[in-house]
Amino acid sequence: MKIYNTLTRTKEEFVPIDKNEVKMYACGPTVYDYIHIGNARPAIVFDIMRRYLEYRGTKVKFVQNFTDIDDKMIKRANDEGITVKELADRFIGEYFDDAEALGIEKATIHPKATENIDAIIDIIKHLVDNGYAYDVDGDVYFSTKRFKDYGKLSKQPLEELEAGARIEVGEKKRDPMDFAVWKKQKEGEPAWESPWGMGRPGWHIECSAMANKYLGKTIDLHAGGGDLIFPHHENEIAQSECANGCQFSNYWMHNGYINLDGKKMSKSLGNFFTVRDIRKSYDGEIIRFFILSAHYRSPINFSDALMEQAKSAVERVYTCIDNLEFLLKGAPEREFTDAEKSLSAKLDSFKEKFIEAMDDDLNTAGATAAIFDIVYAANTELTGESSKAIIEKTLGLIRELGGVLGLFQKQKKSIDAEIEELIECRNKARAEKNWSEADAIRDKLKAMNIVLKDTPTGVQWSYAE
RNA sequence: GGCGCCAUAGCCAAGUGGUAAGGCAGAGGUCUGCAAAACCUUUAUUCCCCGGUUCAAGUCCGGGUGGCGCCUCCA
Repeated sequence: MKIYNTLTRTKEEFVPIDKNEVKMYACGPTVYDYIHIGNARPAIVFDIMRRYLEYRGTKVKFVQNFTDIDDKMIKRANDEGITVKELADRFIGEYFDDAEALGIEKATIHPKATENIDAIIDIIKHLVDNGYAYDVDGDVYFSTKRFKDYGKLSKQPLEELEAGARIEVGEKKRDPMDFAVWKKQKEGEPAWESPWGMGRPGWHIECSAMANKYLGKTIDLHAGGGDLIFPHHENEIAQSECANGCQFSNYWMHNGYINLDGKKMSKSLGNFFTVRDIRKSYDGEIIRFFILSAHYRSPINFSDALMEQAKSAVERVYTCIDNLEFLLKGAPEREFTDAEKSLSAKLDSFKEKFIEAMDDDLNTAGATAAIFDIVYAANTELTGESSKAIIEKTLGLIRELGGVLGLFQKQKKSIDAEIEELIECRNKARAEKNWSEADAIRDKLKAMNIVLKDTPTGVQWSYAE
């Protein structure tokens, strides 16, 4: 499989260090609030990367952290009158609630910064001891000038970066480009003991520490949103490579932004929608499909109209699944006919198309097109006469490929006896051409959220929404 | 100023130099007691503009135009 590596700015064949287990790390959310749809994109995209690698037969050790201590956490906790830990616990819970709705599987490990203070202190100590970081009165800064490759990810020469660098009031760094790895405790802030006194970790250092602790010195893949390239990922590289003396991550993947009216959605601009809010109108699966409808590196615009499009598209697939499950009940068990053999071959080619698309830098839009090809083939070629085996193969493939994308896995709930009886009554009424009675029953079922379809092979039902 | 991305139908979107996937919406039709779903046909002689390379360019090169992003916390 090929992926676009931000480090080299080219599409490269993805070759993990250990063929049997890919080690990947993705930067997770700072848990001070609900996530917005823009935060959901990397979560979904890299969940698919992980699923796809697993689908192709590689184990994946996937680490995604929670940043549960930083300025925003402290401020928010103070505003709410609760502890930072209480705030973190709450929004980690809310994160998993949203993630589950979006079909995001849990990572192998979800470490928290506050539970890895020892590892963080270890790496800082190492950096200080080797002259890469320095202590100024309880604050510890990383010295960017000591790392000659600084800027290799963002492709920015240090001088250029320096020109735009800012120093916050109260910072004691020696150079504008230096950044904090340990922050001295201020009044009322949570703090941990360290060789430099009471304090807390800077943002960038936690990822370096946890990636190293859970995955090792050199990892295969590091992923995150494009806005993390600089400074977050650049700083992670500096810290990790200075501490470990070897390459930090062989591949870097970055997703594009979600825009609102063409402008980047961001918390600071306030032009964002939370996943929780969107979920009131659209199922998580629709949100997921919407995000997968474009390539992960392209920007996508969020709008209600586009969500409606996504919704219709998802429904098309589920309708097909419904129809196939219905056909399956009466399908004859026999060998493939010639036509079915050719359909079977066509299905194989769609699967190949799917894999080719995914192999090409996770082209999910191309991959979903392959699923729609299957839907079209099923709709046009499968009938009440089709063999059980060919229907099962078609249905199985939709579920299989859908599963790789985390889509189309819903099972229809079984129908209860009362409803079944109503459908029977309506069938009888229809047989007697008692249309008013039949329509009355249909209306009654509709009120119960059951929608009927009369097909040449019998009556199908489905849930309205 | 530095670094980078994007421009394909009404909307969304894929596209390895070989003659424009897929989805949504629209129109007409088939099926149907009606409905729903599905199916069929239809909607880009052309991929922002201008040059160039080539037998062949949406795809490569150069130059425009327009939009967006990072360089400060941000996914």
